Amino acid sequence: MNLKQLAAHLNLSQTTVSRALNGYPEVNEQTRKRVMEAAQALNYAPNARAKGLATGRAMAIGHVIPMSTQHQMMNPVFGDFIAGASEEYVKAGYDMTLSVTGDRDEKENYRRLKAKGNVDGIIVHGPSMTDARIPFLRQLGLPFVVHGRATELDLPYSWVDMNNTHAFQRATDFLLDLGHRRIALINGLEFMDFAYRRRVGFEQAMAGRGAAVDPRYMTAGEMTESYGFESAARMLALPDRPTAMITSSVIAAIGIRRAIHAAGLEMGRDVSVITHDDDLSFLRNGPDVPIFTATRSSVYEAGRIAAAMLLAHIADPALPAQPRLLEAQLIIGGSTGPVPQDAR
Amino acid sequence: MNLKQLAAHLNLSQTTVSRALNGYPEVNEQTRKRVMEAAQALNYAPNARAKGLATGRAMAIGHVIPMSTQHQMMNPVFGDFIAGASEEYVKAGYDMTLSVTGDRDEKENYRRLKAKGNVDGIIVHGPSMTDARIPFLRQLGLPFVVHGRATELDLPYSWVDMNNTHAFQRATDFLLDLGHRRIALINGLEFMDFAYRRRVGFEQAMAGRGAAVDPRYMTAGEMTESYGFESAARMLALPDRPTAMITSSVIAAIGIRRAIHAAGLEMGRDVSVITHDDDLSFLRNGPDVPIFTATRSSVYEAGRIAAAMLLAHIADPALPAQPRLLEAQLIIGGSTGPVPQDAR
DNA sequence: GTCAGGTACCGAAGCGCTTTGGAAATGCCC
DNA sequence: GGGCATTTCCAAAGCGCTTCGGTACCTGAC
Repeated sequence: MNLKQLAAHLNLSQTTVSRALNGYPEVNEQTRKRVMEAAQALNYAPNARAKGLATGRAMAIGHVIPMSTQHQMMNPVFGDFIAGASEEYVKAGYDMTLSVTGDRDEKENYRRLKAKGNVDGIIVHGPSMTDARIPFLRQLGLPFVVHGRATELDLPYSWVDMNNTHAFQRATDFLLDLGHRRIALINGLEFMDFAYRRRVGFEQAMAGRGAAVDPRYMTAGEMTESYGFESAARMLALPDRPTAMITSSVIAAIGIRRAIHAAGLEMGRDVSVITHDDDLSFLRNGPDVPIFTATRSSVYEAGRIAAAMLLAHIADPALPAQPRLLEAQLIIGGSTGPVPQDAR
Repeated sequence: MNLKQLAAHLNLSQTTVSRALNGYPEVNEQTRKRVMEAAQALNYAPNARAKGLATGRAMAIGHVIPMSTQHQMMNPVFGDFIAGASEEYVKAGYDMTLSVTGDRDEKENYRRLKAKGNVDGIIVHGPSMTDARIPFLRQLGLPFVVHGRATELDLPYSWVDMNNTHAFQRATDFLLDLGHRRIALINGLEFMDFAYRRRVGFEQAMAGRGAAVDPRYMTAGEMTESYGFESAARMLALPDRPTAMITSSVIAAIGIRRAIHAAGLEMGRDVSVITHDDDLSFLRNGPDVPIFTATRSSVYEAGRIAAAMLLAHIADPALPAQPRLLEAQLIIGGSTGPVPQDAR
């Protein structure tokens, strides 16, 4: 069923049917109603490709998700971000296309995406500190919004990011207030912007109180359960083991908890743990009383916001680049407590 | 840069350029080379919409992922499945489009997807036992492959599924061999086909040894950490607590482990745990020695296989429906052991 | 010299839609 | 009844590509 057939069926021209369906004013309300009903009955939906060709707009947003080639790891945060974004796309009648890509040919990928013309804009995931994609996309002239930012880049572009520095500064301050001094940072890969900023927040807080930052208490790696476990286990084996740990994801925190138990210690009493919590739907940090004390910021919400921002940019290309900083909450759970007596 | 411009630039007709780029034989090798080089240099890529319109093929696959409306939960398995599928799509030059949808309007969604014509086929996720989408899609005539199956449906259709029944039967048998009799099943939602089949496997194994299935030891719910924790905590508080537990996901298993520790018990000694392990990239079950004894089947691999199957069906619509059953490995980790003396 | 068969190219139609630039019909005023 | 908006509809061009049905030229066989 296509427009031509529908028009023939209604004894109208394609023009009129098209206008009726697209809400143009110059068509009789009665005719419009008739058209709408027929379309519904014959379940006609305009061919997206033809429509796109005629209008020049694809009515689709591309998400390019980098797969870390080293570990072939898919960021678990991605699903919830997509779900949030999707909510906005559905409202606006946009589709979503995905390309999973290695870090290698990503630029070529963007160029092709634009040339092929099947997206009107894209969301950039997982920016590094000096992300080359951002200047490239600017020059390409394809609207985009970054989830995160690239610290070293001094260009105007739109992004949605959490205040990583501030969040980790607060978390560290909270631990310092509890008397902790030997605080570990079990961080994500630090060429990733979010991880870098978190380290900065951590260090600033430590420096602010004159607490020493011990390199033995700091690691950076891909945020898996076993990474959390191994990092924590190694540190707990030190003669002057840390009394508190801050980490970048609940999954790593779970590994840390395991290491603490394996060392015969108790989380929250012997060792305090704070994690960042992306509020993932399948990994809620406890239903009412949080398991982990955490800096929390919903990545679902970030997805929603990024999508809405991108759609706004597409609707009005003259809109200036727009930054959007989300503050994380610091929520207190059972994984933190005052520094143990014997470690004071 | 479009075909017309490229052709003009080369002093050739659009026809010849098109044929050169698409590998048709009736074009001089030298000309083809010249065309290819110019296309590369001017980074020309054919407009996908126009191409689709002309060929009638969208060169894209749709993934419709249901968001459980109750809990707004995104299945964590999804990311890795997509990554696997994507590998095949990239090889074949296909794109991937995503629609996140509530369970409500899903049928309408599929119809629209077909009418809009921007996919050549779709992958169906998360089938229930009597999934209405399957007969609907058959009738719609849009090629599709199901990840999982619908037990109650007696129709030919293509699917990729793991042998859930057998896997859980083996897992249960393994526990029975270790002397366990009070075995709990902390399962997924049992209208979902995979969860139903796992229960069947569990029950068959129990019945095969004359072991009683105690309803107090069985739950079904969405596989979150806290669900695992609460279910296990409740069961461990029983006077005759189970000595072993089987669960459907590593995430729930982590909650179970937490409950075991919270009860002052030790996993693998006081309580054995077996989980199903989808081999998710961000949740590896221990790098070398697995943490959990598990039935393992890579969902990444399932994604790859499902995608390849769908592409084959699109290439040759006459191909008969094809089922594909993947066997899970039973891998032994540290979470299981013989039934404790006092519980014999 | 002619003609079949190849090779290398091209013109134009058509995919299903939107949209421009009208045209016909209607209503209203004088 | 003529003039003039206004309303309601339409024909046809065009979006960028593929592909059908050629044409022009060359080669070699008879």
